[in-house]
Amino acid sequence: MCGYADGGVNRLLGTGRAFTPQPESGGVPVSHRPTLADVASAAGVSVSTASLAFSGAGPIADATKQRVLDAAASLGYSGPNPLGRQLRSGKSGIVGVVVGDALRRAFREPVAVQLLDGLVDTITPLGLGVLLIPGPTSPEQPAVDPLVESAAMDIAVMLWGGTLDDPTLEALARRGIPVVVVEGHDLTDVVTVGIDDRGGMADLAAHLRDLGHERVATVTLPFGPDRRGGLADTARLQDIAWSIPRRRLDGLVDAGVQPVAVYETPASLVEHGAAAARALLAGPVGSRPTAVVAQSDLLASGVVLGARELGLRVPEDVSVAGFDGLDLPWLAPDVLTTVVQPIADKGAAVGLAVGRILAGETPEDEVLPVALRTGTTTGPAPR
Amino acid sequence: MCGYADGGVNRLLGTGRAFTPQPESGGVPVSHRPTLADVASAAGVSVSTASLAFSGAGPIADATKQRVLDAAASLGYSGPNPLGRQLRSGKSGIVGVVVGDALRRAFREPVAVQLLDGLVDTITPLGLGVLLIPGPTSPEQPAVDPLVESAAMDIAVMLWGGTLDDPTLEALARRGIPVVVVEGHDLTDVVTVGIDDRGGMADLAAHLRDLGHERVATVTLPFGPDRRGGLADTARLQDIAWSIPRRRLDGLVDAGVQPVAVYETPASLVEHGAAAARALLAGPVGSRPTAVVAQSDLLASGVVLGARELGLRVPEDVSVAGFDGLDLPWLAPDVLTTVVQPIADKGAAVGLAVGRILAGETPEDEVLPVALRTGTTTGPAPR
DNA sequence: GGCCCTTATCGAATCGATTCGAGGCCGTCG
DNA sequence: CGACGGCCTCGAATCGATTCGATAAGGGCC
Repeated sequence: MCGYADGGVNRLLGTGRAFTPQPESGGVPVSHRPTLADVASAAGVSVSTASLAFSGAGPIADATKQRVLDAAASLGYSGPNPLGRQLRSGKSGIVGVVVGDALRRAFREPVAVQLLDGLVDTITPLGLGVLLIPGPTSPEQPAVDPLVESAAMDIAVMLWGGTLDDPTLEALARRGIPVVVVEGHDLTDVVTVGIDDRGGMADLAAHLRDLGHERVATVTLPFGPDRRGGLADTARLQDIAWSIPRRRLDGLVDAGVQPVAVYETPASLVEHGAAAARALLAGPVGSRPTAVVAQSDLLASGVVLGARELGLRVPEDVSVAGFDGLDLPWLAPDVLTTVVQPIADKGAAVGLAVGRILAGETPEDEVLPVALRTGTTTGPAPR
Repeated sequence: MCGYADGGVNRLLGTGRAFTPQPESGGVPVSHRPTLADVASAAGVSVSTASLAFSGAGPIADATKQRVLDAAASLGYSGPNPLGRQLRSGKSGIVGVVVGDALRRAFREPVAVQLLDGLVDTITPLGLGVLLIPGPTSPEQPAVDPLVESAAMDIAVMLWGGTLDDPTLEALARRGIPVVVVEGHDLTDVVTVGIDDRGGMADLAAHLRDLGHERVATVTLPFGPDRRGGLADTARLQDIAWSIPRRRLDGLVDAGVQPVAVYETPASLVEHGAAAARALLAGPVGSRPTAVVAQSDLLASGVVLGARELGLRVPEDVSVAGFDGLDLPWLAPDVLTTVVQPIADKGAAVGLAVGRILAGETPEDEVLPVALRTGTTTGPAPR
């Protein structure tokens, strides 16, 4: 209930310093790391004037400023201590970025990495830095990372959605930390940045329909934190917790494509795509799907590899399409048919929203457009 | 020279708060975010007692503690402000992790990601968090990120080496921030964690030699920040700035393998490996190398793909080996011959070193062992 | 009953910087 | 010559918590 019992944060922090302040009678350089006060007294000015020399926030004579800077140099003072500055300003300059998984998995997803890159590029000029906050490492234990409870941050960004009852989201709300959610859905008190998943997927489905495909299977992203893998029956389709697989499925249906099979994967990885291909494409030619739509490019490339393994030609025997628009060098010379999303722009949009929230504005939710890219992995339905 | 002119950090931070503190004559709940003092007065105890209720660092009666916690709950106080705590303790609980490149590139490297993951796993229980600090984005401009100059951090970790004159390393030294360098070399005042590149590569070279290979080419990681791509002549071999390509080259020679060609890549990516294969393996069978050793698995898998593109069979026509020991699902069913390094252990070792330094100890440099894994991509030299 | 020790609480100092309003000095203008 | 204004500099308050030493209350033991 309270969550205040020392959750480890104090292991290294709370022990204080064993440092004993020596009386220091003379003007001799002190033994601890110099502070602004030391610099000021060495330069023969007041602390406030010394502060001005560094911050530039106020009138100061050039000669005085130089004297302070010289004193700082001779004392080995390397600028104002960020901790003091932060307490005073009430801002830490830190953007907490919550990734939805352990890093090693979350960052195998190029989309997440590129998004993060775009975000960093945008907020660096604002003087902000990114604190990485891993999501729940084990699927069973939805505990929030201790950093969510007690790290200093001015705002948080959640990569990959999150539902309204997400414990991380709740903890952040309790702390009064504003949040930007990437690909969220139905969230209140939170700014959302996303793409037009549904429309993009509908375009892709229409493309396949126009090519004459009538038996289309689909390979989805995880439905929720339980991350199952395998064919999903009707019941399972009811409990899709995360919004991206939901919206991308809906897009298919929007274009009149009712998938003959839905294969759920535990993660967006090549190997799971290959497993899906083995499960979906093993049947005889008459009943086998003529096209497979994957909800990510990594899954799609796994499907391509799996299909080849089964001796099927792409796209002559089976068409394969993905979603994201990544570069997939190991598929060369093939080019995946996919829906290209503007990942770097999305990161920038998130960064922009972060900046505006911190500036006191309340930006609108944003939905970025996507574009169908037809490659060489889709073709007319066989016969 | 000074670097103190506001480098952007103040864009959002230094503006202070436009908040005007209302006089507040009664005991009415105040309008700003409640502080420990508010909680204390609401609970009818002193601030110090209230502090004890949260930190547990001292004797406190259960009833009192409960009263404080209740008051906190009714005021919406969600725990001590980390900024105040940090200033007092002098610790930020932040580990700055300097990646050697823009994130989107650095994190295409699975080794970096897994290492980071291992590091995070290790330091999370210590109450520490990772602040991401991108390296120089453009190769021309070796400016250090503003975060290096002025972000709060207790210690920094540099992924991927860095030389003694690295401006980032200099800036951190000036600030008095301790540093752990991954795969560094010849560095003073810094703890280094690395692997036995040279020995591992020597083992691999011996393996190829034993298979009868006499014409061995090698594909290397970037030599330095200029990141050229192409065949390296003798002159170019002199200015290898970064230590990993250097040591891995040396390892080959240690085992008596003098490479017939050295192809330098601008980054450890599949596509550069493929390009290397096209450059190295295009010649006639008599002069063509019979084996290619890449300095990373991503490069090696590019070489395999490039070789196949040229119509060469692996390993019948050409043997290919890598370094790192990654899972490469898209190479299946082939298994790359490679040198396996304990990446997660390396991350844990870095985390451990971080913890010990913060605890006041001075850990030794560490060199982790590697192991040769022979797969299906190397075989006897053709005839 | 007095003394001592333990336990609980409090007051005040401290961490390192920023910022606001006050005041000093000097030059200029009337 | 006096008043006014501009430019610098300074002192003091403040941000929000932790912690040390002092104090008081309560209980056990002789």
